[in-house]
Amino acid sequence: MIKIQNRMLQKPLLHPTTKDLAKAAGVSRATVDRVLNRREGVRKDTVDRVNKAIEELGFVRNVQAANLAKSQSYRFVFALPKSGDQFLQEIVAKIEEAIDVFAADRIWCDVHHIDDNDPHSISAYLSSLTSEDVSGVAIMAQETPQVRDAIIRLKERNIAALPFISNQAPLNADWVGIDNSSAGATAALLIGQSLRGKSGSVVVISESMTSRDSMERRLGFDQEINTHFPELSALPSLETYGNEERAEQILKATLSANADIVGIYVMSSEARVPLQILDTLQLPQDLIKVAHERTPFTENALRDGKLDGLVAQDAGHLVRSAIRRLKGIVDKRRSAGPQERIRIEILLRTNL
Amino acid sequence: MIKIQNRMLQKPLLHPTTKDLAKAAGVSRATVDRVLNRREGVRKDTVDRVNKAIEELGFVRNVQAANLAKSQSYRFVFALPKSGDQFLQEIVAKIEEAIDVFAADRIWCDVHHIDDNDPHSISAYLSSLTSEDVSGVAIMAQETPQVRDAIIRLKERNIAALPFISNQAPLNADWVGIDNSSAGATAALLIGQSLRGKSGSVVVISESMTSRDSMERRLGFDQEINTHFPELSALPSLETYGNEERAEQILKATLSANADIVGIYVMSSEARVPLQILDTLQLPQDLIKVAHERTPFTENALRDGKLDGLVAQDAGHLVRSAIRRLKGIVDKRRSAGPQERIRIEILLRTNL
DNA sequence: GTGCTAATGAGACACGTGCCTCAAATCAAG
DNA sequence: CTTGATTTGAGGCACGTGTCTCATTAGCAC
Repeated sequence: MIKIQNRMLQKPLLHPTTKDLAKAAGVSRATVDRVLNRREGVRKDTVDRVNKAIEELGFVRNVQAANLAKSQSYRFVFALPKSGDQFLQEIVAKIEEAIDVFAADRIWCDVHHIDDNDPHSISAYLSSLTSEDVSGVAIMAQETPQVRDAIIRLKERNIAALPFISNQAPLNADWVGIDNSSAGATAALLIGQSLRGKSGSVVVISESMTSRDSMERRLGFDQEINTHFPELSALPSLETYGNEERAEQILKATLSANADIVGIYVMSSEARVPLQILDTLQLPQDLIKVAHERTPFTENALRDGKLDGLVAQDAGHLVRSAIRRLKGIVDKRRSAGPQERIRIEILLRTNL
Repeated sequence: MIKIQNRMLQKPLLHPTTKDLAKAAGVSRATVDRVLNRREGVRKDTVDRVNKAIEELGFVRNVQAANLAKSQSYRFVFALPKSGDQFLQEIVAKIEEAIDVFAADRIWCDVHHIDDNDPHSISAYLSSLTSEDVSGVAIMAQETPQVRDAIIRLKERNIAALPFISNQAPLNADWVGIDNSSAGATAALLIGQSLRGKSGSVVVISESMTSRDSMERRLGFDQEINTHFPELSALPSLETYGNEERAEQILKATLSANADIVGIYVMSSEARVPLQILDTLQLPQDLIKVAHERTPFTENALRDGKLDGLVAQDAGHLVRSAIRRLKGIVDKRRSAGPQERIRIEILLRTNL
């Protein structure tokens, strides 16, 4: 912590510069620069002397001046799927908001939509990027070998790559998104807690179970149900494949086949279609319904009591966090403070 | 949104400078400077010409260079209460984390503890600040006339002032913290939902009901209970005055006087003492307990099942948001994008 | 000592903006 | 037209750092 009292000391030097550093270490500014920017050809004890001076003076490099000198600026791209509904729209909207806010920091963002049905198209796009054009990419895409390779190659070309919302798990701890297993568990807890001992079965609706995100959510959901709510049983996942008719069909079938349904978990990020279908069906009033992500639709559903809880990740925070993280990677900040973890939000009627 | 295609246009000028602006507007750099910094003595049509050029070129002032030129740096103080328990400690810890992170942006933070029992001491402290020493203050203090006046005087002296966590309500819409009425309502909803129709009364424990924050929480809590959970009745607030013995006394008395207690709401930000006392008493197992704020203690209580839910505001976000907001005020950014609203977090066992 | 290499110093220029001074141009009123 | 005020231009210096070049020094082996 910087104390105001420091000003009273002998050599206060509120903001020491490289010049002060040079004087204190008894070297020239050129050498200070060599140490600061880890250039070759400096004897170890000289390096130590400079580092000691840095410590003692509490020198902090003026990044603004440094960026100015390097005329550094950042150009980031969000690579997002082409298809998608309201959640994706929220993300895009937040990116556009962020563009204005971050412009002051010389950060420029762009959105690029990739055909998520074609694994080749994304890797082709990523391969086309030059470090001249782009300093970093936030990638929202399902985990495939192609994408993994493309990400590795991006890094080789000195372009920051950051899995975004959709995790590329074992590849990198560095990503922005929530822990989907906990998210699933949270949905389960919400349902279980609201049912308070009532027994029955719970419907789980998903778009597809092939993605890592879906599997993790399902895993977390089941584990929580099995461990803490033995009176509930989770039915096999219904996969809609993004097809509205199919969704209606399988939902109707499941509901009529199971008379003891007490809860519904809409697991996919895009909840509008399943919820709209559910709305047309005749369901018991006290059914507990939980979905993911805050969108205009789910928000209204929550307000109207058509939904009991939402497990969400804040779109604005996701976007801003991704941008800051990308900047951190480019700046090679090691100790950029705590990783700004994206929290799993629980949204009820009262805390919208 | 900035499109990459712009590069292909006639005059791409990725990052136009004031020089480019001058050329485009057909004026000198001096005039551009006069317009940008709203100095006197420029004819209106000249101003318009420059502004038009700004629009057309998409000029964004390089704040880094500007700050460098002004050798601008920011010195913020967090004025926090002296007394306090784990929540306050969390805040202080997050401030210390933030100090490292924001140092790169020439932002220096300090913590100053004020005697919260003496309304004069805080106003005395605030009055002692000079715009030389300090560019902004985040103030966590109960709303009193003295504090209100001190804040107004701070602004007159060109020091940014920002109510922090504790709101100074009608004075200023600009503050950092949660909507306490919604926070209270959320606690009520959590309790009500988990009780699912069970009837009985709910104990409300507070440190003191004199602060605006407490009153708002209580109001929100009651409203939610009355509107949506008529089977529950909220008992009058128990005020501990931060006194452990008194707390134990009144808690025991209330618990023995009311046999139908089904829930407990610890309303104060510091939940440790009340919860520890509750732990020593013999309470029914299925009592629902909800408290505020995430601290090491409440976190463990949640994990151990000694607590069913937490209504919290993220300490790290509070701090970072306050710093960014203060910077925004100093920079006189009007359109700093959306106000980064502090969300009311619901924490359950699964989303810690 | 000589010669060679590695290490260091001295200095200059650039980055984009703020802020200053002084001169020149423009304008309005008489 | 002149006069005086208002508006604009030209230019320079500063901010702190990065990145060159070239000269100088220190250290080492022989």
